[in-house]
Amino acid sequence: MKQEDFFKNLVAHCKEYGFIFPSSEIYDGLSAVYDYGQLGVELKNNIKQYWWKAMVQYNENIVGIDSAIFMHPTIWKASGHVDAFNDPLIDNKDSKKRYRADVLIEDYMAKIEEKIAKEVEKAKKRFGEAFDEAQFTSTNPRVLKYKEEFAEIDKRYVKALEDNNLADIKQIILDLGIVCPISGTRNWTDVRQFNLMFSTQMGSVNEDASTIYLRPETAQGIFVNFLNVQKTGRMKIPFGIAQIGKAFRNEIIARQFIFRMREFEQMEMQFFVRPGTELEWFKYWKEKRMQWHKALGLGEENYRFHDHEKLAHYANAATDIEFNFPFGFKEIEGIHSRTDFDLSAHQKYSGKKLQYFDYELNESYVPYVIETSIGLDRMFLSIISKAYKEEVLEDGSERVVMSIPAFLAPYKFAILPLTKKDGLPEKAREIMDKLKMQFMCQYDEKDAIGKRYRRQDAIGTPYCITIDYQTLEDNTVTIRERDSMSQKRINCNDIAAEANFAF
RNA sequence: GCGGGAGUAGCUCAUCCGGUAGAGCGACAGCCUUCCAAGCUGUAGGUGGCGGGUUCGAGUCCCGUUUCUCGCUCCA
Repeated sequence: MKQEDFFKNLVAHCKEYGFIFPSSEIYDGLSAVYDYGQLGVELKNNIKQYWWKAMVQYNENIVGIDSAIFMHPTIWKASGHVDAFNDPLIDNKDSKKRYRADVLIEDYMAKIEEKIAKEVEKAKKRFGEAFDEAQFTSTNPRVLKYKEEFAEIDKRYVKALEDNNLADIKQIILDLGIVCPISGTRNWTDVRQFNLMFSTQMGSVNEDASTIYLRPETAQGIFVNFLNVQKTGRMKIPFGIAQIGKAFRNEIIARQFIFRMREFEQMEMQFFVRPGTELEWFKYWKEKRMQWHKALGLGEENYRFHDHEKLAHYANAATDIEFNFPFGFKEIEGIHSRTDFDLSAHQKYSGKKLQYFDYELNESYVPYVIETSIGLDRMFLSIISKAYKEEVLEDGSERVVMSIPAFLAPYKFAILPLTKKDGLPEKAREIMDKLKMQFMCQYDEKDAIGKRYRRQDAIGTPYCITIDYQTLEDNTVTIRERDSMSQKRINCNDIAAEANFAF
């Protein structure tokens, strides 16, 4: 099957069986937003729990928090999100190419500077030893003209940026006669603003309301609580703070199902270390996180590292763990050495000291940070895309099976009375009532037994428990395993032990 | 944002040159059935994405709009 068809089938399957629905579907949908259905939410919760246990429960020096999505607006100034991600964009209608309007203007200004430099170069040759650059650039009429032009553009451009005057930015491009390098035309669209962050109002009275942002990453909620957690939890460096939560980004193009959504969920851990040791810890977490992924059993060949050449404004080392999605290897988790960028920035903007007193060194410092940040939705997608299989069985019949790792599966057991009479349903209910206190179970008595097995295969239930007439006599049931379809007879009381989920 | 494709039942899709919309699967109720789908009976479910135009008559032709999707641009 072609990858494209496979992916299409997977998406259709997710909708049909209640894993993922397009948002607001009865109103024609909402671009790049999805809802998790009754099965999706179970799988998602199980993934969260799996991660939380690996990070928080199994590491004595890591604790978790749940910070609010709303935060003080200055936080996003400090983090660099306000300034770094609001680019004015413009399209050339002929070449269909998109540019950053500010870059176009800055390139043009750079050209003027080049011209000045060339004049100086020429003059240098002409005057030789006697050349006085300062005098030349302040008197030569051609240079003066360039300088004047430069200053004029600069003044107007800076003002336009400050006022966020998109119309004037376009006008500058038109006035300067800037052409598209590809088409060579001046056929430009209006300048539009790209904003990474969603903004909203806080304050019920309009006039008093102030703009606040929906967080574009959960990390900042950890950083601003660094001291709270450190002091109240008596945490000693190195230690980590973990968090699972929603984040929001206004993607220019959001696509590929739940891979890139405008509203998504992150599982992040910020690990605070002594300055100078950050690259050791970076290496530690890089390996540790990769092991975690590989332990899931989706196939080790489906993971690889992708080290960053170009680093973000806050990092001094960064790598991605990439997963082999149906549309190729893409980032599923990022591990970043964020230096002391965030804590220092918050220290500066808040005026509060965000430092740690290290008794071993007998000194205070701003800790360095290693971040592990995994996309929960991407994790979800990686699991279902490897779990989804369309199989042809030996007898030529077909089945769709979701080989979700048993401990993550939405339902652990399906309870199936072989027929729905002669007391079998009653016995089945009895077993169901016991198991459901501990496991998510589904009861089904409709249709032939084979059909019910297939239904459970399609939603990834690892074990089917079938109650027959023998059950009434000796309290044994048939347990049927999803992937192998093998069956065996066991005592009712051994069901949980037999399934033996690798939690 | 630009360009291509598409929106008909819960799902997958038909409906030929314009004549009051159909199948398979699925769902539900019942029958039959002692362990791997497609046995029988019945039922529910559609203002054909939305708006307008042409026509005696539009799911079908035309225009607009919206949503999805693929490619390009962008991606901390």
